Amino acid sequence: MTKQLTFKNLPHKTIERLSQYRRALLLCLSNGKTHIFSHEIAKIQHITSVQVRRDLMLIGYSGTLRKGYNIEELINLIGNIIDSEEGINVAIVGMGNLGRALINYFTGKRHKLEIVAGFDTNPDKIGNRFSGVECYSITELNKIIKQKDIKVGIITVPADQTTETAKTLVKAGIKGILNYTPKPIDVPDDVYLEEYDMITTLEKVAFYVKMSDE
Amino acid sequence: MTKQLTFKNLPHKTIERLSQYRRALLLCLSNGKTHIFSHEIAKIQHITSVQVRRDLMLIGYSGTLRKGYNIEELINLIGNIIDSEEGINVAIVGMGNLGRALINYFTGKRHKLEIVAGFDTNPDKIGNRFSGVECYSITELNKIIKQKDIKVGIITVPADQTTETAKTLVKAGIKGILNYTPKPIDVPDDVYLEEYDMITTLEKVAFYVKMSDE
DNA sequence: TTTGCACTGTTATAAATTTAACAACCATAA
DNA sequence: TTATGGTTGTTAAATTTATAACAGTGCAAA
Ligand SMILES: NC(=O)c1ccc[n+]([C@@H]2O[C@H](COP(=O)([O-])OP(=O)(O)OC[C@H]3O[C@@H](n4cnc5c(N)ncnc54)[C@H](O)[C@@H]3O)[C@@H](O)[C@H]2O)c1
Ligand SMILES: NC(=O)c1ccc[n+]([C@@H]2O[C@H](COP(=O)([O-])OP(=O)(O)OC[C@H]3O[C@@H](n4cnc5c(N)ncnc54)[C@H](O)[C@@H]3O)[C@@H](O)[C@H]2O)c1
Repeated sequence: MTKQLTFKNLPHKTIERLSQYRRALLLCLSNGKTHIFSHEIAKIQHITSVQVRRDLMLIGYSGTLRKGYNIEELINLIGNIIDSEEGINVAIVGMGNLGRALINYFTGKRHKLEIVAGFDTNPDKIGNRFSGVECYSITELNKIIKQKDIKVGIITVPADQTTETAKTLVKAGIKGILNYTPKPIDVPDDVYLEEYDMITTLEKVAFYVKMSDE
Repeated sequence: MTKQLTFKNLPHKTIERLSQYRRALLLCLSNGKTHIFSHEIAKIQHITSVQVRRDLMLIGYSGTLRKGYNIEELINLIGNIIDSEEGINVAIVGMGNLGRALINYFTGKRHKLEIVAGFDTNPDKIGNRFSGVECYSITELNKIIKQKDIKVGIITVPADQTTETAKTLVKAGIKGILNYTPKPIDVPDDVYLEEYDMITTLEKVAFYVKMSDE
């Protein structure tokens, strides 16, 4: 009897790396490569080959000795683990500079994850399409979220609109939020939240640059 | 004799949180608040109050019992630690959708960290200003980096230009890079690197949303 | 004045994550 | 045929990070 792999308790960091591995593997595949060694993946991701092998062990994937890992197989396996079979629909609230940049970047990149609606308050934006994504009025949010079975929301509204936007999304039944505004939000326990602020990252870079000077 | 605090070996995570604390504290200060408790900071950042107190202990800050921490003092102390005294100049390469969104967001937000130049290859962009930041030709990169003493570079060029852009920045003597393209780069050991891809974050959110369903 | 309460600061412990160590494997070359 | 080298898979150890436990403190209410 083989060990049951549930993937439920994969380390959070491993989940992140699986996404990164897939991104790298897709690129390799498009370059005509069919197999790859753990140390090659490691080099791309700036980590050690042990870590790569350990992650792959955790998801139960075995490579071929001396040939490495089959890129296509591995991409598919990672997909089986991190993607949702039926796909997950995403909405983005705030079709400003950042929102449009994200839509333009993301759209069409992943099969099982799709931005299917944008929302804004600005009448000039409502009714238009941006990189193929239709922009609706914020007043229709609740309706559209349910209609299109949207599970994840990305927040890119002005900072002072963040709290209200988060509330609206939660009330509409969203299950995951990615908040790009610099205003942290509160969500119920059953909503998964990630927040990102570029300033923190930039300050971190600046800190270690300063340190290396001293 | 008091313990010498060097800040050189603060945990990486603490550095990130200090930046986040400051962001939150600045907001509180602008709302007229003068003091704050560890559990209040913790709530904002979705962490525990122990962690906040531990971080502040590491930087040697003491609050007033039953009154909490003096917000202004703490902001200044965090600044003394993570900011560079003389300030650090930043350049952004690729003045497209994302690059302009980042500039517009960041400019004027921090005293000791300033985006002082943008670079692009598109003649329509070169010579213009975006949110006050002048866009130069990529051919002038080396000269301007040295002239303006730029230490950190942000990369927001198309993915297939990433490697070349990174090389150019490194050759110009940059000490830190923040790469927003989905193409990982290699840098020498003395250059500090951070990479961020929104797809990884979004896939992580989607994964945990899927998991909560099962 | 005294007691309890709500904080802080710090040390001890636990959990998460990374790295090291090494056996097993097998293609290739001697 | 036999050693060699380079790779995987896995367990063990180390490191990093977060949490728990608790003593110390001083305000406020009794
Ligand atoms: N995390 C990061 O790295 C990062 C980078 C840049 C910007 N930001 C933040 O992202 C947010 C957006 O930045 P931007 O440059 O795109 O700003 P922007 O002003 O260009 O866009 C904001 C958009 O939100 C719309 N909007 C306003 N109120 C709304 C509401 N209540 N509901 C729905 N839509 C609403 C506006 O009409 C506009 O289209 C800001 O909060 C900014 O601070 C974050
Ligand atoms: N990390 C993220 O979350 C995220 C989000 C969105 C986009 N992106 C990535 O960021 C990058 C930029 O995205 P965008 O939407 O702004 O694209 P864009 O096409 O709008 O902008 C790219 C800019 O780079 C300029 N450019 C091209 N080649 C150059 C070179 N060699 N040197 C200097 N400038 C050059 C172009 O003229 C253009 O102005 C892309 O790689 C994209 O994949 C990342």
